[in-house]
Amino acid sequence: MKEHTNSMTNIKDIAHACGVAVSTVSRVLNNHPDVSEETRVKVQRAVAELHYIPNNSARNLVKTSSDTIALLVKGVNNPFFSKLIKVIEREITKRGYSLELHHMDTSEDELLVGAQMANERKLIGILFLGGRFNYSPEELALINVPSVFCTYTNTFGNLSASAYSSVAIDDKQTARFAVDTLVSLGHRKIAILADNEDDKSISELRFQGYKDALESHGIPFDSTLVACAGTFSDMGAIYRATSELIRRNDSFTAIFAIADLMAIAAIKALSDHGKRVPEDCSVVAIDGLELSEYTLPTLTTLVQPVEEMGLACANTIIELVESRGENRQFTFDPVLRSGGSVRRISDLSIPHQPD
Amino acid sequence: MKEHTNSMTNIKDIAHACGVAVSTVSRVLNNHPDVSEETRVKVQRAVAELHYIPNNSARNLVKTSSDTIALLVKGVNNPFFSKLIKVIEREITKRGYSLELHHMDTSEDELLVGAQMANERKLIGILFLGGRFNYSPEELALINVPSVFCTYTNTFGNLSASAYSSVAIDDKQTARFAVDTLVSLGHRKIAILADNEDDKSISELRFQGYKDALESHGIPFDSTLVACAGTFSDMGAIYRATSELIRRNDSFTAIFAIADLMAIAAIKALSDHGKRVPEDCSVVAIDGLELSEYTLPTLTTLVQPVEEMGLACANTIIELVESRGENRQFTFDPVLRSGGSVRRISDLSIPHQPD
DNA sequence: GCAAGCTCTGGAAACGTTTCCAGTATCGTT
DNA sequence: AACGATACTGGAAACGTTTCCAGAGCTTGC
Repeated sequence: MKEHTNSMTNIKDIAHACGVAVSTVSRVLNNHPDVSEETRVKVQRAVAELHYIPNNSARNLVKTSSDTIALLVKGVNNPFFSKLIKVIEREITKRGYSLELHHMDTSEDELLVGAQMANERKLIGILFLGGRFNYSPEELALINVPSVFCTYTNTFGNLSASAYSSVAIDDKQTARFAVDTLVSLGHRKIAILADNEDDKSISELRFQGYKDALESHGIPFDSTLVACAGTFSDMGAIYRATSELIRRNDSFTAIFAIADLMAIAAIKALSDHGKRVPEDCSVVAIDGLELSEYTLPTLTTLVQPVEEMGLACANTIIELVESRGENRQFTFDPVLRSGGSVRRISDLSIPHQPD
Repeated sequence: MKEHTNSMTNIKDIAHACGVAVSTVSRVLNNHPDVSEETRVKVQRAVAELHYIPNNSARNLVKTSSDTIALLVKGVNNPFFSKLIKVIEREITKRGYSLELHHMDTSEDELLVGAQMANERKLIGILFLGGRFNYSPEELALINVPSVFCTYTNTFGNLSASAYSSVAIDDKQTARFAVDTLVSLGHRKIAILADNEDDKSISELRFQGYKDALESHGIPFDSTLVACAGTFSDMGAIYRATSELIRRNDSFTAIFAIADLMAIAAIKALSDHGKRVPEDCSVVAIDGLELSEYTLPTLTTLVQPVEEMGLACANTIIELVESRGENRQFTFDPVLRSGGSVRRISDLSIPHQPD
């Protein structure tokens, strides 16, 4: 609004002020070795005095690249993602890069959006957050900058490990563990609350883990105990899916919700149908939001190590961008946080005493 | 990773392919009028066939500006902000600009960070989200690009309305309304759960509204009923602040929490101290998160029109950036959403003691 | 004493655009 | 027939960097 017209000091001004060539100033700015100590301090002083700030556009133009890493977030409105984004953003910025954030609808193809952005040459790397995971080599080839897939499974179909980078928990194993926990408390009629049964996403893997767990305990899979909300984030839809499940078959004594937010909406639905948690129904989830420690009841949930995952994302993309290191897959193990939403089945037989 | 070396098609290639000058191609790309229909289609076809994508760095260099608007978010981990960010981001992107997101600690000075970014000339505008609001004209002058302050109060001390743009609810009035609601239900011993009593932020305004409401109803202000958590987002700290309040003075029959997340943590603390909501204590908050419709009990809260607010933010900054329109202050009115967290005082099991 | 090798420096090209300026052709008007 | 206006086009400068290349001045080794 003020000195907007007045052009800023540039590298030429510095050169002129010091009586050296622009190339020398450039060398000082980029910490090139071939410059005498004397000129170095002289230039540095001038830079400070004249409040010189490099023009990134010019720099990017000649270097034919920018310093911007994009974070493409797909269709999830989840506090877990918010936290993860924050961690990633902090780290990326700290390391001297810029982060550009883009949210996408589920309808958009994240790879196409990424390819488009990469082609505009405004990007040096892409972090994908959320979405599917069954990319073909051809699709992956669309992206001509380094990329990392975050909170995706680390099993990309039959792609070789050198073909992509990922940061994730072992979704299937984690789901198994959640169900195991319920079984070990005596539950056998366990419903699942998922996003979508067959959408090649996190949801499918967790669903698979649920089925595996049941099988390993000799519990027959019952499709009437499956509730699909078709979303991770729309609590209304999750609530309705749970209500429907209850109407359809309320014989279950426990629900495995594939996300904390789902569990919260489910508990509300149960409550509205006269089922108390954990007295009438246990609930276990995956995520480990801070929020879930403060709901009534508190959630028993598998905590994703969001801080470590964010760091892994940031470090990996930066390594790839700087052409150090190869593609890598990180797998993290969530840890169980016990809350008030589960109870041993034997306690269920004891009728609830009203206080 | 693949055609990375192979240089991309540029404007010169297009010019050569069409047998025209680069300036002509540029004119076509920028929709300048002075170009014949014949050449226009010829160039456009070549652009499509050769998959030409403009180099933004070069463009920004000559135009001495970028297409990037920054969103500086300060120290809040709130689903309300997440939603707002998403709305803003969608709109900014839709209008052809890029959004660069930065989270800051409460310790950082948002204006200094903004000024630094603006000076790097990577920015054409800044949206500030969260933080204080008592900026001096001198501080505001540090920012030499258009800016909008979001979810801040729209009363910037004694700055004239032409000096800044803002998008906010009327915090004081909203707090008043929340407290009025409780009073109208018969409550007189009303505690407040705030961020900080005197930090020149939203918190202070809502605190002021609380005091005003009490006064207008002839209820004496009781400082022992004030709980300050020192944060909007750290639920642990909010929980502890509430616990402390209960230990200090548990005579209150209602709590006004200045944010939904605070109310949720408070309800947990109340519950852990044997106080049921709403039977023993009513709770009302400000925010209107979707989440709050699914907690137990559901929250009675004043819903901020997040969609409209996000649009106002995006529209205003774009108008300012495009040098259309003057600084403006938007004030939105939250609407009450009734939940299960409040109850008329006569319903309370503990009889009300007249003072 | 001279070639060869360092260390440091300056000049200039290059990056891919936009935009100013000048120029040509066509056309209508006088 | 001359002229200006109009419609379009091309050439070239400019934006602010980085980097390549060449060269100047020293030192070193023979």
